[in-house]
Amino acid sequence: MSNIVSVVVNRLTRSVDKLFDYTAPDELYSKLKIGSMVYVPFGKGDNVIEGFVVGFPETSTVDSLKEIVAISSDEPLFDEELFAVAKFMKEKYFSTLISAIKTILPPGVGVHFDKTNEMFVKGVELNISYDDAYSYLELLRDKAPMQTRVLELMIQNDFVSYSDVCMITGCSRTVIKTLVSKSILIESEVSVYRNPIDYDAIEQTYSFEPNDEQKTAINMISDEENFGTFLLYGVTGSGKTEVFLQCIEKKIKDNKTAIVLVPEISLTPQIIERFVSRFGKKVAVLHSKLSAGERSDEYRRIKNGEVSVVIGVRSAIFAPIKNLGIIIIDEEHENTYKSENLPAYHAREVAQFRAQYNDIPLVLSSATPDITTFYKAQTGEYKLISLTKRVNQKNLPNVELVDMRQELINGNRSIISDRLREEIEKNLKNKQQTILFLNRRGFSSFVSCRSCGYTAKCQRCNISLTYHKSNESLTCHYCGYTIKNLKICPKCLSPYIRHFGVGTQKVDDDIKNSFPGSTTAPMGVDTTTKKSSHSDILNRFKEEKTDILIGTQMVTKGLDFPSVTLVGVLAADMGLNINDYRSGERTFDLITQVCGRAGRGEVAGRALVQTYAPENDIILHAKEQNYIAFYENEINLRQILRYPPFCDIISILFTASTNNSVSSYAQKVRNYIERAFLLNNIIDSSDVLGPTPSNLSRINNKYRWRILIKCNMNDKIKTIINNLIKGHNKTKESKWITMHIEYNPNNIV
DNA sequence: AGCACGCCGACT
DNA sequence: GTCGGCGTGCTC
Repeated sequence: MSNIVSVVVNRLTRSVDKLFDYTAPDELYSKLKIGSMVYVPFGKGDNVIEGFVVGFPETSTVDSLKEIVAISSDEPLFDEELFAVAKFMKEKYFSTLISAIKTILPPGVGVHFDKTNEMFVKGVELNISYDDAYSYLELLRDKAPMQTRVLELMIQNDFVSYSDVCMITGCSRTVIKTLVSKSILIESEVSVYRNPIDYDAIEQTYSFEPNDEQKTAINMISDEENFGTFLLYGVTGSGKTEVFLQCIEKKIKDNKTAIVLVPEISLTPQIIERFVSRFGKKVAVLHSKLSAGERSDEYRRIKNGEVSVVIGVRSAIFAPIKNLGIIIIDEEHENTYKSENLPAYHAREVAQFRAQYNDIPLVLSSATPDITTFYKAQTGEYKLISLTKRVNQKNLPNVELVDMRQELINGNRSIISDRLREEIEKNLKNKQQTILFLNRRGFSSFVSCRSCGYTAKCQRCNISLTYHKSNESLTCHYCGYTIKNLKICPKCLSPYIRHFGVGTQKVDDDIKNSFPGSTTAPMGVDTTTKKSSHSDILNRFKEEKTDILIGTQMVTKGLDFPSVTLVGVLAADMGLNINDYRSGERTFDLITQVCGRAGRGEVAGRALVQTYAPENDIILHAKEQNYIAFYENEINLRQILRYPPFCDIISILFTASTNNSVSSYAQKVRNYIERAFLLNNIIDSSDVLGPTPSNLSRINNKYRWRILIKCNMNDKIKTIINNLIKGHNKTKESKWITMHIEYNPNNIV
């Protein structure tokens, strides 16, 4: 046998997630490389579909091989390194090989022409008039009961997705296909998601001469004998960017290249400016706002070797750059580095793989590192480099805590404390601007006592219980523990125990009532549905046409308005009560970030942090901006409660249109996992929790149930999970119940 | 995703 | 016997 080629076909179903062997005529064979896109006959009808060459085996287990029809272009779309990255992601994140390959490919190239900001769901619509539909109904009745049911459904709905049709009527795809082939129905797709937020803000940096600390950092990172992962831990303004620049400069001198990841391009325009001003045309920028043409230009420059530094967001980690010498991840704790789509990769983990593959340093950088990252730096797995000196002499804003329990005692039941009201008034008088930050995520549905600050928590998981209106109960979303809703605080017996729910609009009303002359800009989900209105609001605020900006998460990062001298954090501890083991980490970051918005101009800034738990360690450490103290506290909790970095978490999410079927199916899966763990002797070192309704138990009328596994990931567990996926795809239920598996998810949702 | 194979019940 | 309806399983 000769000229055998292994091909991954471009079909997203799990059932073709394997390699297919083909032959190639000599002339074509000589052109093929790993990463070549080819066209191959596939299936009974020999339909020609796309595929990617991934290997050249000597022999094949299949005797009658079909022949490759054509090659798409002589240039392969990925090299062996990026193919290794794809295989790594398939393994680690339980995706198919083809979707891992599509992830490493630049969008807009080859097969990958999905519109980046939109997701589509496939389904069917009626293709005939209602009168015709009713006459078909008579025609099909008794003869074809399934088709009748589908048609009845379609008469009542404009659009129904494939899985929903199967779910509701209990038919298989064939029935729908038959109706489509009779032209009674027509296939269509609807957009279900639009990427909502654009940031339009600038954070300033200042140039300076490298100090001793920076020099040490540069030398350590550049030491050839010293590759591995570094954590560059430095306070804001300690000059981390200059360290990056000089490390890269050294690499470029050695003819090496660099990848720099930033959390979101629009938040960090001046970083890009600094890179461009230092390295000129050798810099390529990759982010989602590029047009298809711009992006393909950048990729061509990278592939041609015209570029020494690629700077970009998460997906820039797949830049096809040769001779990599260093990878840098700025603000490494940011959650934008974790992909939402399959494979749900974390750019840090992929970067680590590429760094190891090339034997080069990976530099993680942050003022508030991810707890797991800092832990690894403490244990020596990463090398810790600290930058302690602030290069610019700006002082951090003065942070003051306001005890909201005291406000209640004083008879103030509104969301804004008297102290904050006072300061707002002062600012209005002095014509200075104010930002009010509403921790919206925290204002959901947990239960807390307004007298003593008690919050209902699950005893086993130390996670807040979530209030469920439907059955007046409180539930832990990790283990399913449920109690009846509390009417009286079990700690202080006060009746002022209640759940919360406040939006930016309500705060806005309150401010307008209290300060009739003031101009406010509420920035909520409702007010910023149109893309433009968001940056409109920010622009008006920047031009000082509004006094007070009221917003949620979107006002925390990057905004740099010199006239803002006051930041008010409404209910800082609310984020603590989200039932996610990382809520402490998030709250700390958030308060640190939002307080940093004040006093960026000449006048010193101040921040008022309202809280029901002023004695809470996280709040106190955030007030002092003391990351180390916060870390020490948090890592202890993680160890006691066994959360990352002391274990891995696998989340298995089930989604379907009816509640009953999902929960019982999830229970079956749980039983399967437990049995498999038992057989493999891993039941003792693991914890299988659930199934429970997920935090967002119903989205788009889909019910969501979840199983969480705490374990130490190993090959045995990987095999069990992969078998579970295979098994699931063989079940009837898989047609309407989707099973989504995520390794160390960002949010437990 | 597409296609064919095979089973089943209804009708000739 | 035959045909349409429907589920299932395979694709080098």
